[in-house]
Amino acid sequence: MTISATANSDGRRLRGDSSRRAVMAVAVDLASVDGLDGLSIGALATRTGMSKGGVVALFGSKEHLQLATIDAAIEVFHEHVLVPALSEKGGLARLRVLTDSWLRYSQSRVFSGGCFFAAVSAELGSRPGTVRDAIATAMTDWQAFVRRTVERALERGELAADTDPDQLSFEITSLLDGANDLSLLLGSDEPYARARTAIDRLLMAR
Amino acid sequence: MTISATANSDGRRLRGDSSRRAVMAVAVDLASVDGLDGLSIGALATRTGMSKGGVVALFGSKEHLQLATIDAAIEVFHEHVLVPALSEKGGLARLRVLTDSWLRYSQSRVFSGGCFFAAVSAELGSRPGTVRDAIATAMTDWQAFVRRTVERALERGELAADTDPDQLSFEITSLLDGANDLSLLLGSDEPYARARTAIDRLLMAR
DNA sequence: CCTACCGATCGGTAGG
DNA sequence: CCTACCGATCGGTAGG
Repeated sequence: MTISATANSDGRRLRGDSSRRAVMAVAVDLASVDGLDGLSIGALATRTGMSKGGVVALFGSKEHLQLATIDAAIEVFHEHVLVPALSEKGGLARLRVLTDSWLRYSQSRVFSGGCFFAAVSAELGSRPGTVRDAIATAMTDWQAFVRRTVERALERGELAADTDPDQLSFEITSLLDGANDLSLLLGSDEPYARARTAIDRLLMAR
Repeated sequence: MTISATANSDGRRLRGDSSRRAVMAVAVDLASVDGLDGLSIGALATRTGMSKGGVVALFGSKEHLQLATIDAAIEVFHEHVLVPALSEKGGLARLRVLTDSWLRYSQSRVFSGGCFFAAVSAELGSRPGTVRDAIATAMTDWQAFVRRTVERALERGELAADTDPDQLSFEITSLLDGANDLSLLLGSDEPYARARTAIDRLLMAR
C-alpha cells in the first residue's frame, strides 16, 4: 500500500492517500458513536472540511466507505491491542498483556464510542450483507487470536491442564465486552476493575 | 392503564389502545434489529398497514415512539425473564431460573435481533438524550435485580460467604450478553452452551 | 385515524 | 477533488 502510494511521481495518488487517511481517522471515531449506518457521507464531509462529492470520489459508495472504515479500525485495534501482546514473549504473560491492553484500549476511549467492534457488531449483528460479514470475520479473527494465546499459555503449562481454550476465550472476551458496554452506559470506570478482577481469578485459580 | 382504556364507552380509547399495542409489537421487533434510531415512522406505518400520519397521531413524535418502544420491550422482558424467576421461591434456585430464563429469552429470539436491550444499549450507549437515559435506567434496574437475587442466595448460605454480589452479578450479565452478541454474529447456538457452563461453575465452585 | 404537504437530509450521478 | 443536481426518504404539520 505504501509502495503504490509513493510510486506515483506527480503526487496525486500520494495526496489521495493522505486525504483518505484523514477522512478515515474521523470516520472510525464517528462510526464508533453513531454506527456504520449512522455514518453519513454528508456529515463526514462537513467534519473533514471536504465536499460531499469529494468523499464519494474517494470511496465510491457508502458500502465501500463502511468497509474501508472497518479496515481502518482493524489497524488501530492491532496497534493498541495485538502489538503490545506480541512483544511479550511469555505464555501466560502474553495473555495478561493482551487483556490489559484491551481494557486500556477501551477505557482510554481510543474511539469516542468505546470499542469500535463492540459498537458496530451490535448494530449489524442481526442484519445480512457484505458489511456485516466483514465485521463477523474481524470478530472471528479476534476470538481466534485470544484462543491461540490461551493455547500458548496452556502448552507451557501455565494454565491448568484441563483448561478448554474455546471456553476460556469466550469467558475472557465476554468480560471485556461487558466492561466496555457497562462503562459506556453508566459513564463509570468501575466495570473495568470488575473485569480485571474476574480475569485475574480465571487465570490464577486453575 | 387497563382501567382508563376500558373507561371510555364510545370505544375510541379502546381502539386507540389496541392499535398502540399492535404497533408496539412490530416496533420492538424492528428496533431489536435496526435500532431505535433506525426505527423510522414510515417503515413502521408500512409494516402495520397504517398511514404515517396515523403512527404520528398515536405517539406524537419519534422520541415518544422510542420511549414507548422501550416500555413495551420492558414488559416483554419481565414476562419472559423476571416472572419465571419470581415464581421460584428458593435462593440459589431462583438465580438459576433467572439465568436460564434469560438465555432462553435470547436464544429463542423473542425479538428478531436477540436481546432488545443489548441491541439498543450498544446503539445509544455513548450518546446523550432522554432515550439513552431511559435505556440506562432499564439496564441499571436489571443489574440491580440480578444483584438482589445473588444477595438472596447469599443470605441463605447457598453461595460462598465471601461472594461479592456486585462482582458476581457483573460476571453473570457479561456472560449472558456475550452469548447473545456472539450467537447473533456467528449464527450459532454454541455461545449459549458456553455461557451456561461458565455460570454453572460460578454458582457451584464457591 | 386519513391525505396532502413541508423543509431537510439521505446516497449517488454528471460534468468538469 | 469541486458544484450542481437527482429521486427517495426522513420527521413532522395542517386540516379534516
